[in-house]
Order: sequence, then C-alpha cells, then structure tokens
Amino acid sequence: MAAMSPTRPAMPRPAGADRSTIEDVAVAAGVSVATVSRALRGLPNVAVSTRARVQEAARGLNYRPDPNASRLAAGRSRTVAVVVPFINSWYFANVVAGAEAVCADEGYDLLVVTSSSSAADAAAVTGAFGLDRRVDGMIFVEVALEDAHIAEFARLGTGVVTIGQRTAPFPSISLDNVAVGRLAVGHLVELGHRHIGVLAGQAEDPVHFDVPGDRIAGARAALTAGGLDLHPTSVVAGRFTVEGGHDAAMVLLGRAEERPTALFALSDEMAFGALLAARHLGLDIPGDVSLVGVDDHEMAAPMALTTVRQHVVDVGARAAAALLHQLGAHAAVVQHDVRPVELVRRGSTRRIDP
Amino acid sequence: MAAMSPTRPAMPRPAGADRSTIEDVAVAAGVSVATVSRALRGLPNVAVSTRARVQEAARGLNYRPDPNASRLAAGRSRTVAVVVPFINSWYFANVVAGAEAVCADEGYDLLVVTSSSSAADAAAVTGAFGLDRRVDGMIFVEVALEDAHIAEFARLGTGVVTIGQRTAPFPSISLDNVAVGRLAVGHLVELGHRHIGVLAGQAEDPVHFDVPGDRIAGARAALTAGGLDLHPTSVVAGRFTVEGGHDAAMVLLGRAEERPTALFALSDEMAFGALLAARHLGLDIPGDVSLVGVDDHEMAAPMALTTVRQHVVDVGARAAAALLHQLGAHAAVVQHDVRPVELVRRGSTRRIDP
DNA sequence: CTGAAAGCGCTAACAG
DNA sequence: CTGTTAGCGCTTTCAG
Repeated sequence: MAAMSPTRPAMPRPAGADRSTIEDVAVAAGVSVATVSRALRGLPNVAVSTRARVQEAARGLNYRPDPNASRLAAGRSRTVAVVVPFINSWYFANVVAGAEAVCADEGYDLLVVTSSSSAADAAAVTGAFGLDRRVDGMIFVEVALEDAHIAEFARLGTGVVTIGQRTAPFPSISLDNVAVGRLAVGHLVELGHRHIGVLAGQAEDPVHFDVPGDRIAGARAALTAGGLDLHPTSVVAGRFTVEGGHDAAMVLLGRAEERPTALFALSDEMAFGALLAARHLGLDIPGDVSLVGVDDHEMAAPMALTTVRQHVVDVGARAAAALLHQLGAHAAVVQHDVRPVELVRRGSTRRIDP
Repeated sequence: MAAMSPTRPAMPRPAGADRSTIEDVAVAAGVSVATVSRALRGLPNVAVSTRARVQEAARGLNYRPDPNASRLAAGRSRTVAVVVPFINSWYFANVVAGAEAVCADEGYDLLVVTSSSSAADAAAVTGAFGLDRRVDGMIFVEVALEDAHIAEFARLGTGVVTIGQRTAPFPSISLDNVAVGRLAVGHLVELGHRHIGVLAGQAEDPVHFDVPGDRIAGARAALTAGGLDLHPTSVVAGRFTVEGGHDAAMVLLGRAEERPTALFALSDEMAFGALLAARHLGLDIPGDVSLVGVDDHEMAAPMALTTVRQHVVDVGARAAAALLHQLGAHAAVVQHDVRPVELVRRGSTRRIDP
C-alpha cells in the first residue's frame, strides 16, 4: 500500500518568492478553500462572521490571490488591451489615459499594444493579434480590422469596442467628423471667407480612415451651404504633424494668386505648423489669414487658436466603459456612440471685411 | 476497481470558446504533451523530426498555448508593467512607446499603470502596487518608491528598473540633469548673457524629484564658472506645462528692471509658453531675449527653439531592455545608465552684444 | 530523446 | 451556509 508521498514541488519558484496561498488562509481561518474563495470575492452565501474571520486571516498573512491561477480556473483574465497605431502622439496618449483610468477603477489591467508591433502578418500567424486568452476584450483605436479578425473575435467571444472606426458588429465611440468640418468651415464662411484651404491628412494614410474624409466632407458641405465650393488644389496633405502642417501651409499660403484667406487644419498640431508657416511668410494670423484647428490640444488656448474641441480622454474612457459593460455579460447592446464636438472661438479667426 | 470516470467540465467556458489544447496537439502529432511543450518552446532534447511533426500539428489545429496556464505552471508571466504618474504627457507617452517596442520584440506584454490609479494607500493595502504575480517586473518612471516597496520587491523577486530616479538596489536609466543645466546655461553665458531667468518645476511637485533640482544646480554651476550667480528671484515655477511656462515667463519678463536677457526653461513645453509670453509682451526672441529649453520636443525644431536634446524613446527602450535582461536571470548587474544629452543650437538664442 | 505523473493556486459544481 | 472534489492547461522532474 503506497502512502500518498508528499511530492517536492514540480518546479522552482522564481528567486525569493514566499507567498501565502489560499490554502494557508483556509487553515488560518479554520475553513475550506472554497469558503475563502467565496468570502474574499464578496460572493453571497457566506456568514458575516465567517467572512470577517477569513478577511482577517488573509490580511494577517498578507495574502493576495494569484491572478494566473484564478484566470486559468475562471477562464477570465480581467485584462483588456488597447490597440493603437502608436502611443507617443497627443491623440493616442490621451485615449489611452482615459481608458486606463476606467480600467483601473474597475480593477482591470490594461495592456498597451501598438498595431505596428503586432503587424498584420503576425496577427495572421498567431491569431487575432495574438492576444487570445490573454485579454477578455480589446479596444481598437483607429486600427483596421479585417473580416478574419472579426470572425475570430466572434468565435472566441472576445469583447471588442472600436474608436473612430465603426466596425459592423462591435460597439464604437466616434466623433461626428462631418460636423467637425462643418463647424470649422461654417465658422469661416460666416466670417466672410470665400477661399478656404484645408490642411488634410494623407490619402494613403492607413491609420486615419474616414476621419479626414469626413472632416473634408463636412467642410465641403459648409462651403456648399454658403454657395461656395472646395477647389481640389486647396486641399494639401499635412500628415497630422506640426511639420506636415507647416509644409502644407507654406504651399497654400505661398501661392502668388488665389491665396486662401483662411485655413482649416484637420488637427491642432497641423494648425500650429500653419501658424509658424504664416509667420515665416510674414503673414499675420488672423490679420491676413484666419485659421481653425481640431482637437483643443492643450497648446491651443495659449496659442489663441480657434478650434473644434473634442474630448479625447473621454472617448477613451467611454470605450473602456462600454467594453467592461459588455464583458460584464450585460451583453447585447451594440451601440455607436457619436460624441459631440464644439467650436471654440479664439484669436486665430477674424471677419474678412473690416 | 473504479474506472476513471470522465468528468464533465467543472465550469462553463465563456461564450463561444473552442480552442485546442496542448493535448489535442499531442494526439494529433502522436506524442506526449510533455514533448509538445518542449518542441513548441524550442527546448533542446527534441528530435528534429519530432519537432517538425509537432509544429505542423500545432499549426493545423491553430493551437496557441494558454498564457494563464503556462504562467501558473511556470511561475512567470512574461508581462511587465510600466508605472507612470500619468500617461498623456509628451514625456511619459514617449517613454512608454520606447518600452513597448522592446517588450513587443521580446514577446512580453506591457501593462500600463498610472501611479495615481494605484495610490500609495492602495499599494499599502494590496501589496506593492498590487501587481505581484501579475508581472515579472516593473519599470518606474519618475515614481517614488518607498522603502517598504523596495523590501517587498526584493522579497518577491520582482524585477525593477527605474527611470529618472535612482533607487538604491535597482538598475536605473537617467539623464545627467546637472549636465543639462550646465549645457543650457553655459551656452547662454557664452553668448554674453549675465542675467538669466529659470522656468522651473514646482518645489512641491512629488513627481519630478531631483530633475528640477539637478538642472538648476547645473545652471548655477555654469553661472558660477562665468563669475555670475543665480538670483533666487530669477527662478520661477512653471509646472512643466505650456501654460505654466507662459505664466512664469510673464513674471520674469514683465519686470520693469532687472529683466533677464535670457531664459532657461526646464522643458520645451515651458519654453513654448515663454515664447508666447514674449510675444504678448512685445519682446522679440532672440532679439530681446534668448531662450533655451530641454527635450527636443517635435515642436522645438519648427519653433526654432534652441534646446538640450534627450532621447526619451530611447530611455524607455533601454529601461525595458535592462529589465528583460534582468528577468532573463542574467541577474546581478545593477547598473545606472546615465544617458548623454546634447545642446541643439537653433534660432532662439543669440549673442547679447551686437 | 520521450513519456508518465504530479502539481501550479484557484474556481465552481455538487452535496450536504 | 460550508466542505469536497474535480479540474483549468501547462511545465517540469524523474525514469526510462
């Protein structure tokens, strides 16, 4: 008869680890591990006194559950990923900040993944972004999802929320980018401007999908409403960067004739570039040229830039909230939340006539 | 004799999951799970032919190991956390970007944690930042570590690297901030400036420890070397923001007498604020006032700002590399890597005399 | 070079 | 309300 021989641990714990387990707590509290589990997770069906005893034992032992063990057992990781094209830009950093705050509040971990680091081919090889079972859900920020991804997420039951881009079966948070363009250019038209230049993104930019297109469509709509139209040559790519905006503005403002009297930059950073370009050309803003941006970047106010404000941190926060809601098995409600934008008039725009 | 009865799964898998396990692969390849594990992880002692067969089976089943299971079994999570005061600022976003790139390359997941979300008291309650066993290591960016944390990390064997702040037993990546101040102000002194104002952080700011102090010390050293000294009233807090820099510059440049002929801003963002302040006051830069910043923010070049360049993305990358190296059990080498900085002369500084 | 077996620490039926 | 028990899917000795 072979007695159950106490086996030595199958493998070495990493240096210096010496944590207490749920079993230690159970022994200390004089209950079973199941009860400890229930008590500590706040489940019902635990006597008040028992719960108190368990909690005290846990505290005394400085016990913290091993997340990997509970993830394995429960099949949920309480972790979500936010996938961004890159993280060191004003917009994406702010989205992540909003998402992080909400996740932290709800006790979820937040993984940051750049879509460049999990390139499309890698995703194909390793499954949808290789994050399967690592996260309960994902937030995609201006990242293209292929149909194969969508199918796989559905199959795996991964929660998904998108920002900016609306992808059929998933909830999304976005701006009314048409309204953005309409507000900005409507304002300029109202001020009497008739020749308006646009600092756009790049046609080939895979990152910002409909964003530039929609903003430009809105601009065109505002122009049309005023009986004007948008010359194709008045739209110049600015890559959404300060430098790109500078270069684009140099092109538009440097024209000997047909020089626009106003500029609509699709982002504040491009508008900053335009501000510099104007200075280089000896043009005064708003004296010679009016300028509107988009975002309400923290530098917009000190620079006196008129802009269309969006609340980027809030967008990130709402996306996270929607995702966690969805993960909470509240399920079902696929909503497309279109956030409002507003025109903030500052010193960079002026009536053309006086 | 009781036959092993095939038990029904203990719990429901989350909706729609249908993944293959290591066992499926083992069956498909006609080997044991142990062999699959070894083969797939590239361990030695696996016949070439066997490994090939296993890999093919895995591919065929679209198998991906469950990270939670392997983490639990192996005691390592291949996840690291980067702890920042907040993530939506130029500096921190860039640090995170650098760290993310390296982690992604090495197959590590990166958790972003803001120190505000895991406030000090929470940390006390829940253990060192509550990340125990969730991550193999952590990167602290300008975050204060208390002795209790340090002790706990040591005890738990958590890898730690700090950025900015050097904390006794851990490797760190930092700048020579004294050199930063010396370079910036040395440049100004060389140009003949004798009354130099400093746009600083805040004394009470818990976030940036020695950074402002060191930069100011460097500034003072450069002044001293030139036979000058730093008037206490010439140092004004600017909170490391554009607005703060603007306000501080208004104070310094608005003085009727003793107006500085040059300004040293401890960050480019404050320098941008100063640029605006000068304009508001009708002062020309560099005509009336010279200005030096720190960072080489992407807006510095278009703004023609002379600055002391640091490579923030690189700092993040090096911190991650150091951490992963440490986790690779290469252990031991606690190094303090002080990154170089360099003066970038642009248009915002000029010799005082001509 | 490969297989068998014992867990990692926790959760979730199920039966009291 | 609480204990028992069977795994979650993988890694790692140990014995061939």
